Amino acid sequence: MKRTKINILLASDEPIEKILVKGWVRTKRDSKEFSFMELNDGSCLKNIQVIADSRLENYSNISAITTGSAVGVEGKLVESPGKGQRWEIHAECVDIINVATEDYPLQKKRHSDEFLRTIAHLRARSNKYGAAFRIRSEMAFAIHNFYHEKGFRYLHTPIITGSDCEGAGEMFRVTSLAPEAVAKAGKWDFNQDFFAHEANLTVSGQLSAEMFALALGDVYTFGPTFRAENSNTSRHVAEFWMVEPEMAFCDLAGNMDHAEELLKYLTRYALLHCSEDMALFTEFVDKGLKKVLDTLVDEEYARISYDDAVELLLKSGKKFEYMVVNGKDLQSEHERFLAGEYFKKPVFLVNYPKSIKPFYMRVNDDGRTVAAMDLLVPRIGEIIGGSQREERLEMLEQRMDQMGLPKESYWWYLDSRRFGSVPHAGFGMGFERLLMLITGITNIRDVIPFPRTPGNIDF
RNA sequence: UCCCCAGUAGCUCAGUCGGCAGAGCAAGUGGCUGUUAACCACUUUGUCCGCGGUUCAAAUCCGUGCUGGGGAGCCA
Repeated sequence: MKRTKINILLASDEPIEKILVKGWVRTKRDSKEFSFMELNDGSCLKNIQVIADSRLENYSNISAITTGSAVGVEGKLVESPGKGQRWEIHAECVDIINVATEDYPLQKKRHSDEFLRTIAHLRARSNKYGAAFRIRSEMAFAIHNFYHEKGFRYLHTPIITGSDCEGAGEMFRVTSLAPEAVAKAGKWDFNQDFFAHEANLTVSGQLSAEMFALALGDVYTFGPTFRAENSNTSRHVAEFWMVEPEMAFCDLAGNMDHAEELLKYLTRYALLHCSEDMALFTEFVDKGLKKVLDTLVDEEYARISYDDAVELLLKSGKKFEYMVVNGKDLQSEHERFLAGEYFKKPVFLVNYPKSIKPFYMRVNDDGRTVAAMDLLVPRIGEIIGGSQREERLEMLEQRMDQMGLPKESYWWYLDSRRFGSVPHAGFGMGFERLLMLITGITNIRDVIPFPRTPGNIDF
């Protein structure tokens, strides 16, 4: 007999004479005549209640089933006389697939996030993490859906890159040389290495994506990204997923329109398609979450220039730990004030001084600022960073010279500005930060299955 | 990497002025009413994070290391 998933059974309109479910026992309550098992198979947040009668032939084994055990149950789906559920299963046959040993660490009570992080291989079996990772899956699908509907092409950019300075922090080295060989030679000899060149894990697919935007029009990447920064915060991991759209014939305003549309679509999608799991977060994880989500969907996002933001901060009368200085990057507390306290909704900051932004951003007519945009959201801070790209060859080369970048290693990038260069724009959105925003989960380690952080690569 | 806080039973945590190591939950045993984090009774469980120091005596005070958390920087 084919098994039916619990989400299907719970959505049933009528009793079913014979069904088969398989899942894991979340909790069990025994009396002399019956055993009540709450079964979960991961298909949804809710468990289904199974009643095993003491007349079942293997009842002595059934009563020995522990929390965490795996069972298959054949029986009837019937209306439940008890409170708390519409349907339940009267078991006719209970197949005990595996009895969890008594040291199963997940108890039927609340656990701390810190503890669950130490058992990342089991935490998806808890309500909160099961819900979080179902939402993660749905959101990944929603991203593809959004771009597919808009006619974007999905692009796979390399994970291993030869660019030695993509301009976004420390990189992980990739090598096939044995550590002993490197030690013996006294240096890492690229000529002896697999690519006969320095190789690293990608920190962004942007430069590659630009090439394809200038061929296919609108493209996006969605894949893993690696940063070897020694960051120890609730917003950083060494391996994370990023969505990077890149659009030909698009300027900064179009870029922002697109980012806003994306974020609204994804939030709406979560509320619509993950309502049961989302309810767990709006009710138990963050009471203020629903309001944040409504704001994301309903409000028009604020747009303000860097210069105006600096002035606004200076005039706010707010006491900051760090001084606001035009020409310097804003501090976290400044960003939090802008998105969380002042605008109380997402805010695009645009036109940053070129001195604090990378070479590929388009220089504005004032010669002082670049067409950059960061989207700041309440409680997370920066969730999107992007720009209109510098499409003018001379200007791009000038910027690279100023910043001391080796133009020869970017020959292919510069080529794109020689042959039919057009205005184009794009951005990167941190997928995990999106999930934090949508679920209200405050630590990035809790929205990725097995987080990679400094000193932590268990699992 | 820097600043702050924490580390006591499987989990969550209490432990007063430095003086015998505790509770709830979990687990085990028995009971039991169609139960809902079931309930009732009984029972087991400790490198008090490691190392060093002060003291008659350290979970408690001091130093140091490790781990975790919060914040900062870097950014997505």
